[in-house]
Amino acid sequence: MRILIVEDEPKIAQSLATALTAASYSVDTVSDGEEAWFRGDTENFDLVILDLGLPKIDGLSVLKRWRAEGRTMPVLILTARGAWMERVEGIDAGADDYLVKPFQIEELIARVRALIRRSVGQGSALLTAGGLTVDTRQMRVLIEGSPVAVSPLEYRLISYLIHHKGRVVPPTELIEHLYGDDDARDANALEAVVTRLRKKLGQDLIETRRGFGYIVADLPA
Amino acid sequence: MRILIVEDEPKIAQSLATALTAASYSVDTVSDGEEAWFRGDTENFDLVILDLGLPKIDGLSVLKRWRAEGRTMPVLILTARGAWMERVEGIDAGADDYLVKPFQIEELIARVRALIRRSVGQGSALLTAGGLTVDTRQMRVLIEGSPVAVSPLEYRLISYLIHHKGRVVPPTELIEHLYGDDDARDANALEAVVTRLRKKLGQDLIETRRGFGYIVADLPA
DNA sequence: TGGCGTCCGTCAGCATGTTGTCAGCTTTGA
DNA sequence: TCAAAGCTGACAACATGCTGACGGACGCCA
Repeated sequence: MRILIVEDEPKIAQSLATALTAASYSVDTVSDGEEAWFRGDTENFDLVILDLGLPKIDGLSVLKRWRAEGRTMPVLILTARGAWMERVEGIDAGADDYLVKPFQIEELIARVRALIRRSVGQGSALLTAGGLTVDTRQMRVLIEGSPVAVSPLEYRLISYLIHHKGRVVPPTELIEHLYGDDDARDANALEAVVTRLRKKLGQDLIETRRGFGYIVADLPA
Repeated sequence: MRILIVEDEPKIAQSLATALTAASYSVDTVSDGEEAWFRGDTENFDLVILDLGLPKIDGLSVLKRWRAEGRTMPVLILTARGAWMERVEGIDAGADDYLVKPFQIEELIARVRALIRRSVGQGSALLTAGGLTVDTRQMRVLIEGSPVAVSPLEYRLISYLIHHKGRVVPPTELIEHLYGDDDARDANALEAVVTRLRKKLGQDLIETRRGFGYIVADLPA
């Protein structure tokens, strides 16, 4: 799960990043609104933590723009002090939750977990393509209705692909999703995972488009 | 990828053109709003870089007219100083991104890359001309509805041509698009690719305009 | 603490696909 | 008719992706 932290105060950003990384999220950090808008627009994050007081463009405007453009990832707003108006505006602008500074890190992690759980659960819990089913609630993979044991990494890979079924997903994007771009892995690591997955799921579910990436066909169940 | 630069300050226009050419885009430059409007209306650009302060017609008006006429190419606005109002108006008028002068060339290139990536991703997934269809989501080529296996380079070639259907594309532009001018290739390399493609797609889809380039006719499907 | 199993990145080797080059050919237009 | 432009089949070098083997890291349990 990738999280974007938008926070101009380096100390706060740093401590958030540390805590979330420890909670095994993959974290990117930006410090101004313009950059935030840009990154949120061009990359796929599973959650954004958004401070409102930012250089260049303020947080609320960034959020409004994302929503106007149809970006739907959950956004958790950080408001300074208990400024009630800000909270209301934030919710109006499309925020999913907010947290008042100063806050306990544990509290933040809990909210993050809840938001991600909610957004994952929001889409139907069952993703299917052909004979393959991914149950996102139980984190299980089924072939023709019977469960197949897959490792965590394998699960994240197949669930990402099936989430984007019918579209060729470039290896760079997969690597980014699986590992985050901090500790980049060799393309071969990905290939190895694909091989192991195919062995468990059947050869033809994940197709290779040589030179472009992988795709799970958008077949009716 | 073709980029139109609209900038009345020759020095800036020049340095943009140089940098973008180096980044292997094919660049056209105009210096007033009237000319910009005309070119953007009659030719296919993959991106427009638009300065707001222009002779004859100002940038915002040009942009609004394009949008009113249904032109959808991404537009990156250059605003002088951090004039907030200009930014807001620009976004309202249909700009996709903006950059405040003075800026780093690297920053600009990054934005350009992201905008083009985004627009390729969202543009309608199916490009058609006659019996030919290019599915940009699945990265597949179909003839009369049935898939044809093409190599990555072949795919990029036909998808570029069909993207610019109805227009003669000079070989230099194709070579630039396929290879970037870092490692330039012989014109013959391109001819070889065209030959292989024609063998797979049918002889008459890609027409040669001797002395000028290649064209895919703009036929109804 | 030590033994065991799982997970997963790395490596090397392999198969196959891809593509530039070359040489000779055909077409075109003046 | 001639030269330039473009086409094409063959080929070899290269790139891409797949896979089995290996071993380090980690968690689990006694």
